[in-house]
Amino acid sequence: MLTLKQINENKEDVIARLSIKNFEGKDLIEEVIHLDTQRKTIQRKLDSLLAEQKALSKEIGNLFKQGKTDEANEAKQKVSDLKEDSKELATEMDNTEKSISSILLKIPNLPHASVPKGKTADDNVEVKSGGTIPSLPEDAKPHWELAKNLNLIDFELGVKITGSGFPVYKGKGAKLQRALINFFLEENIAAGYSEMMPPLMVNEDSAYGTGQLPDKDGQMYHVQTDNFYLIPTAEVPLTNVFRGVILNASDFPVKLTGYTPCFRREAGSYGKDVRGLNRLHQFDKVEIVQIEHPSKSYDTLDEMVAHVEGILQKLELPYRILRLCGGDISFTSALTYDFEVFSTAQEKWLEVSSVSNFESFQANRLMLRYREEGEKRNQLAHTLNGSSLALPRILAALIENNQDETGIVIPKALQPFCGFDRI
RNA sequence: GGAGAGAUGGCCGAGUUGGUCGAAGGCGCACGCCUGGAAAGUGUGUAUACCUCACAAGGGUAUCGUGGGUUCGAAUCCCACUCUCUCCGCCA
Repeated sequence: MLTLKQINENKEDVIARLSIKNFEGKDLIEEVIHLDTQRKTIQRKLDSLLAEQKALSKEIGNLFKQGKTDEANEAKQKVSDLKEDSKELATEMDNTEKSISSILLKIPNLPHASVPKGKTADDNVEVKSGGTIPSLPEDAKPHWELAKNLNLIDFELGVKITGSGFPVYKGKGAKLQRALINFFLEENIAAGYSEMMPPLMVNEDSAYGTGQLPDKDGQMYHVQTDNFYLIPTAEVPLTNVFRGVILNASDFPVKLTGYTPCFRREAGSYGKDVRGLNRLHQFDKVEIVQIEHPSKSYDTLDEMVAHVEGILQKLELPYRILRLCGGDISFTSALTYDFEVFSTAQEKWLEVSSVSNFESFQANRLMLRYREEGEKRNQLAHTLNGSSLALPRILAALIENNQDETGIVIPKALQPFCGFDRI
């Protein structure tokens, strides 16, 4: 969430930038500033009342020791009276603070200056593309047919075991999954990321920490008996590693990668968007996360984009990179680049990665700070993350684009990881 | 799941007949002295948030797992919850 300092010091700018995200924030901003002023007034009063009580209470101890019982009892009464007042103020303070934070939770992150205006995905700006879209034979098939014919994925079996959106990978299909996971992890490790295997369920604090709650409640699977959430992305556990942590400026950049399955309820999705591997309730993804110094986070974002692009090039897939417009960018992000690969048989672009800079938005909720050498005051760090990469749509594009008369050709970079060069 | 013990500052650890305890002591860390240099020794400092304020100094408030209660006053007493450890049970 935004800090009160950000809001107080740049009110007009905050409102203007929120409007890029199509968020009408004027009223909320005004209100939160007002409440904050109120809070300060209350705290001043409350603190001085408490200070008086504290001093008197100490005095009472002394008086009793000296045997001045009458004076002590007199002071007791006085403190009791003061306490009445401070109790009221404390309640007021509490309510005001609650109102403030409930408003702050509703305000999205400020978009970066380079975020284009726009309402929908059509307004996203293509910043780069690469690879070659292959020309496929007349009878080219979409991935769900290929996967079935070649016995790589059994969607019906997944329905039987669990439900739609939970595919079963079989034989070479399963091995291809493992190969992709290893390939991605090795690429990330080679780029300086440390691997971590985090829990697949997180507690409520963690879900709040990265902003999934309260914004995306209902999109996550919730294990109610234990109040755990199944992770929708490894971003949640990996970033929460740093919840409440104070780093040294010299610790930057912190680079983590991790493979996890991801679980999403995807309520409301239907039709061709969910066909085959296009949208699943459980899918595999390798994630990259960085914690960075505020002055370097945009360079780091560029570096992460270049890194993901390099992987797509090794996979020889046709891709494009989009800068998301205000209407399509997420609640928590300041700037996001989406990667899409072209699925030739479906003739459409599929999102396979989303790389974002959250600036201090997540860090504020996480209380993730750093200490500058020689400075006393702690600052909020910047957090970034990206998929590197999400498996299902990569797999979809891979088998569609590389199909020939008798099967599927495996790209060179992947062959050492799967141990075969075609299916 | 059953029985018991415990949760204190970066770490270890005192404090639980309630009072001057944000908290002894040690370690670690930072800076200084000492030294040719280092070690040892020695001195000083070393939590977080908010308020006041210039995001200075100084001052104030809160925080000893979390939330509530008793009391003039709680790390210390009471209640609930969470977590950790030990033993038993179960188990990949």
